[in-house]
Amino acid sequence: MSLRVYNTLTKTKEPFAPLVPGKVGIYLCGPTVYKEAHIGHMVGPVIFDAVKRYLTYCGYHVTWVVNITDVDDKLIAEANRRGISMAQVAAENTEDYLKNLAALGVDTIDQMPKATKHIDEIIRFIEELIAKGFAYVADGDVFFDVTRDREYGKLSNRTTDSQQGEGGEAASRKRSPGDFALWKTAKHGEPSWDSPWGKGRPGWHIECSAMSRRILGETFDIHGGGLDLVFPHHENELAQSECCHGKPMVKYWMHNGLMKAAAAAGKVGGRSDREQGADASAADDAAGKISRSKGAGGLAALIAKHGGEKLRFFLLRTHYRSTNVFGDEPVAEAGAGVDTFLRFFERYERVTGESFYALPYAKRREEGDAQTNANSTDALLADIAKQRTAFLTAMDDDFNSGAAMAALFDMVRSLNRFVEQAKLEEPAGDAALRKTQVDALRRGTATLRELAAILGLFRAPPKTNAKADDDLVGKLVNLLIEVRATARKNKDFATSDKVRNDLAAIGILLEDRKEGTTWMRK
RNA sequence: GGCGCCGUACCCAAGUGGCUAAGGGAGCGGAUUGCAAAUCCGCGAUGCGGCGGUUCGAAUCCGCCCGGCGCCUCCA
Repeated sequence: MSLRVYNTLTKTKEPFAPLVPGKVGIYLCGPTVYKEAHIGHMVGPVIFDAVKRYLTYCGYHVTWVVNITDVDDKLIAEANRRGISMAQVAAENTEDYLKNLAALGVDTIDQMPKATKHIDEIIRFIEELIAKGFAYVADGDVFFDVTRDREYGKLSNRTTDSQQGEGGEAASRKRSPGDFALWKTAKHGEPSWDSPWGKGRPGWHIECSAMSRRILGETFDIHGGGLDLVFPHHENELAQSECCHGKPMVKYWMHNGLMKAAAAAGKVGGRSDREQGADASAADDAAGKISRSKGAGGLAALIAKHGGEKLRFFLLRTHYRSTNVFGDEPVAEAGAGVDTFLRFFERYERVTGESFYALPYAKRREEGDAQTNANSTDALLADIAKQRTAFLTAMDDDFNSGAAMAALFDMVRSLNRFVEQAKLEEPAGDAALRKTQVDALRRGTATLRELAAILGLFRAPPKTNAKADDDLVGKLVNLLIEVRATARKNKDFATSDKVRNDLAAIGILLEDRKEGTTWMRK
């Protein structure tokens, strides 16, 4: 039982062993903040948030870095279009990005370095590459010379002579088409920084090499990002860093699958677009791909509609490397699963009188191991222990959160079954027996909480389910419940059903139980 | 054209050589309920795109074919 991780570089699952025992450094490529975030930007953060939680649970001390690209051609273009500064564009969209991360429960990032705050390190890095002969200056631009790197292309498995490379007017100054810019000379009016090659700004890839080195070192454990970044971004990062340092940059390259928009899923491929020379953004729309110009807006609306927890659940129910069709219906479908858990948590509170969210639980794997036992004489706890093992086995297999989640569903069923069979929602007969049973329920539920926490799920009560007694809505609903109870007592079911149906129509669901009627918002 | 990925029940989806092919959603029976809702129990792919091959044994490996998608240009 040990962790294995799929490595894009070797295309195999490898046993996980960090460079320094007990410590793990992770660098995830974050967004270029020129427009508001879309769902695709959330995939990596949610997955790596779970990865970090799991590694921490397994006893590692993890440092997780997510960069913010706040200088770039598109940022400049957006600033010009809106007539504001590039810094202003970056600030707005960074705030939006952070807001969305928070909504999805991503709060384990240790550092979020910005490119513009590391210009000195970037320049130093470029100077080193020039000094070592891997880069050349051309008219204020600096390019990386891909022909000097014998291993260039090893991550994405392609050869330098097959590269078309970045186009534009700068292309004429390159020695080879595949060469890429480390430093771009500034045109009039563009944001710029002083450098040995004149005023300019960093190219796209160099910031990650420079910032990861400063924070995590020349070689670090895990580098992540979307599959679309494998080439050219990560290939180029890898080339820069390994040529500069003469050693591996990253031990494990992890790439997550991309999201597709539900409405347009399954249409035109990239190839034909290219041959037809179609406008890039139009082609993206047709392909149903979620990206910058498209997709924006969908995220905020979906968070508002379903809540961050359900979105997070949706992202973690499939394997991180698979592509996913994203849309209102798929999220709602996943959300139905979330409701099953939330209902159990309410049931748990009715039975034990304490909140699920207040339950103490094991924060470390060994701690949890000590608290569970598959050979327990208690049938419930034996089942829970087996399900916990299934969960951890799945996570050990390249963070298979989808398979792990199946164990969570099994657990909640076991727990519900136990409550029914032990009749824990009915008046207690044998007080001593009930105490034993409630204790077993509490221990089993604590294990569920322990595992859910690894995925960052169910850490706090959902806001939409708030129904405080002093809330006006709560008072009114309780009044209606009382009226309805009287009607039911008098067998006036026409009235009682009208109350229930009409409340359901405005989004309030009543459920009759032995101890009384409960309600929840839909 | 180059480099890759995928095709599992009505839908989503795990499983990548060997117990009865996870789990979720929807559906259908049953328990429960005044009726519901929720929950529990049960049912649901003799089959994993198609055809061959390797093997004692394949959804899992190999070949071909069909279909879908990604990257090769900015992209999480």
